[in-house]
Amino acid sequence: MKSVTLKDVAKAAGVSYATVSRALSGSPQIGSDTRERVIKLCDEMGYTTNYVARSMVMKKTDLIGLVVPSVDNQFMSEMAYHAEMSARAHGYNIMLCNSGPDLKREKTVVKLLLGRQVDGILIVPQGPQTYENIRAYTDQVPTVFVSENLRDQPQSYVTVDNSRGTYIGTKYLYELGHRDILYFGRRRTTTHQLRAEGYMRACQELGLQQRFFNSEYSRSSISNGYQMARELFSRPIDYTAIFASTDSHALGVMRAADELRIDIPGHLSLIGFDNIPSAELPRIELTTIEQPLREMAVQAVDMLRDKIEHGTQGYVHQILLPGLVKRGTCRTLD
Amino acid sequence: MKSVTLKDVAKAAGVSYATVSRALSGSPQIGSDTRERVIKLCDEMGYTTNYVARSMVMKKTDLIGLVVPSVDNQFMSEMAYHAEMSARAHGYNIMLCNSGPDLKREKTVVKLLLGRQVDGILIVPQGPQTYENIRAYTDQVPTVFVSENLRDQPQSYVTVDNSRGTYIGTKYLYELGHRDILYFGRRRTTTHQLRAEGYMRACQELGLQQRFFNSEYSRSSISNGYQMARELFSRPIDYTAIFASTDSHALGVMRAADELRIDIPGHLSLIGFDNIPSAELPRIELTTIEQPLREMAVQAVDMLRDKIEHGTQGYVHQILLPGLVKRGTCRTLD
DNA sequence: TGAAAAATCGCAAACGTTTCCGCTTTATAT
DNA sequence: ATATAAAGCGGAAACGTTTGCGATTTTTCA
Repeated sequence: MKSVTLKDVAKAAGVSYATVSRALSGSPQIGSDTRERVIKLCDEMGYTTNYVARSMVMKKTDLIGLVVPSVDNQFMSEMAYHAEMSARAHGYNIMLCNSGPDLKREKTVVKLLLGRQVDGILIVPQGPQTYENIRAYTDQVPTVFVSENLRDQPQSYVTVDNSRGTYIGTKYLYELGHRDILYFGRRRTTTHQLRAEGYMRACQELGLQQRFFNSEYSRSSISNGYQMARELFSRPIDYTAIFASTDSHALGVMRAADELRIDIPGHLSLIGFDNIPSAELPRIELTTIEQPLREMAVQAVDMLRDKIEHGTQGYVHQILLPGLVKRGTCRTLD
Repeated sequence: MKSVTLKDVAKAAGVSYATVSRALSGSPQIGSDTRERVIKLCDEMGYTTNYVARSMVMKKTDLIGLVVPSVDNQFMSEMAYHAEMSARAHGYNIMLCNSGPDLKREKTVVKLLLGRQVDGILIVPQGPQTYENIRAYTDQVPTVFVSENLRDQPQSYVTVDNSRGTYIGTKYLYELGHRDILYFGRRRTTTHQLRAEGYMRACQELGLQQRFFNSEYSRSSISNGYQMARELFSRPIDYTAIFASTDSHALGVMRAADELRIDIPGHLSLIGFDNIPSAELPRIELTTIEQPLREMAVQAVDMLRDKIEHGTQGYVHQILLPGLVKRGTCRTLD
């Protein structure tokens, strides 16, 4: 288990260990013949540089902390995937932390990451409170928020234009002939306020009546969407389409509708938001609004790298455009 | 960005920094009054111990490397979730690496983790070649393999009894009245050899004819399953049930069947393997064999911790039991 | 050929901790 | 009261690396 160090290689090569270090790091102040010899020896002896010792003196760990509410969630696991790939391509490694379920844990996790001396933090907030929750730490280490819109807070974040997403979604339903569209789901977090706003704006422009349905303590899960939908369907259905604030909620609606033999899209059209992988499954074929997840992740690590490597001081709000993914849960009305 | 160190606190408290260290670490050789005073001061000054410096001297990073082919995969993201939770509960943090798509990258990633001085490695292999691929490193750091059955290789791993899974699955189909069961999918990796074996064993016991369908270069994805299924369905269907080697494959079969108006479960029963989250979605309701994912992850980190903390030298093969999850894609035949 | 310039390399400090060892002070027992 | 033990604390080494600086050697150019 004992690993070979610089000193070992130095002794074997008959040079000082400073020389070995320089040989590996590509320093110009070293002879090309000794460099070759040393590098060959490093190979033979199986030397690998000890990153923790190196971080010690370099004051840089090449580590990025990634904190997400929970990776077992298609949205965040895709996020994590692209973030890790992009980070590693630039020489960084990812330290993964689940911050769920409460704010206390989120704070703990961020503090922990600080102790680990990460060069930067990429965080998918639990909600709008996250900003305040970890504010004490965001000036100690470069941080960028992902997915949640922080409005005009002085912090870098990358998100999608949620408002525009619901806007184009309801416009699409309108073009299909729908005039009674129900907005279903969460409205409390900033993200969901914006989504609701997009719906409202479209309704105003198109002269549609705004109709909402949600419960106070809604979480974005299938089972929660299902429960809400059961309640919704216990009343008369005087609308032709549902705009679910989330794909998970949409799937919950679908389950409830199937149970009650409400035909989707026959009797009721359904559109979601997020385009999680489940949305394109056979039999599901959920029409939805897509978040450019990969691009969000890549942009986020780029922004973070910029802060880390160039010490960029300001903040930037990057808002990407959502897209409409037409599948099978919306039908034309005539 | 300058953080406060032990030395800073020591100066403020008027003690040596050894004393501060002892106060924090709960060493007995320190007065309780000074301890209190120092701890209070640490709080006020916002001191957090620098883990990289600490790892330096402790020769222990409290870091576990988690390498998976790709986290954006429901199986592995769930794995990652439980592993991270369990690890953190015991004071470890997770360094996440995607090893896909090829073996070279897998090797690179493991080497990188070694340089990071992780205390142990948790690896979901890309396939049976992984063992050989990283063998040079597995004796340098405690390692446990997850999910892949390494047969009698001298390495610790935790997996599920794949053979038993398909065994109980085909028996279940038999009890439902099925006599012509087609085994669909991969057979090349160890895991899938075992799954095929379980099917074969059940067929022998029950006096059923063994029937296989697979293509040489099959990957476990929905689209791949779909392509294979299209080919399969271009020939006469002289079986009443399909046992798909993977839920993803099963979903591909489902897509193809839906397109060709082959009713599942009306005309054809379908059972999968893995119980990925998508399997329980509305309209999908896939009957399948469940891998106890959470338990696998927890057991894996427990095994790893044992190796790390007690220097356990041997290896253990932990094989967990799969379960049958009855849902809607299998019907009784009469 | 000789002096200055350039190239090559070693020494040692530094990064922030933990812990062994020894010194001083206080408590305990005779 | 004295000797002994125990407790509390500081000094310093160690972990493995990078890098500034000085020392030595080689090259360059007049």
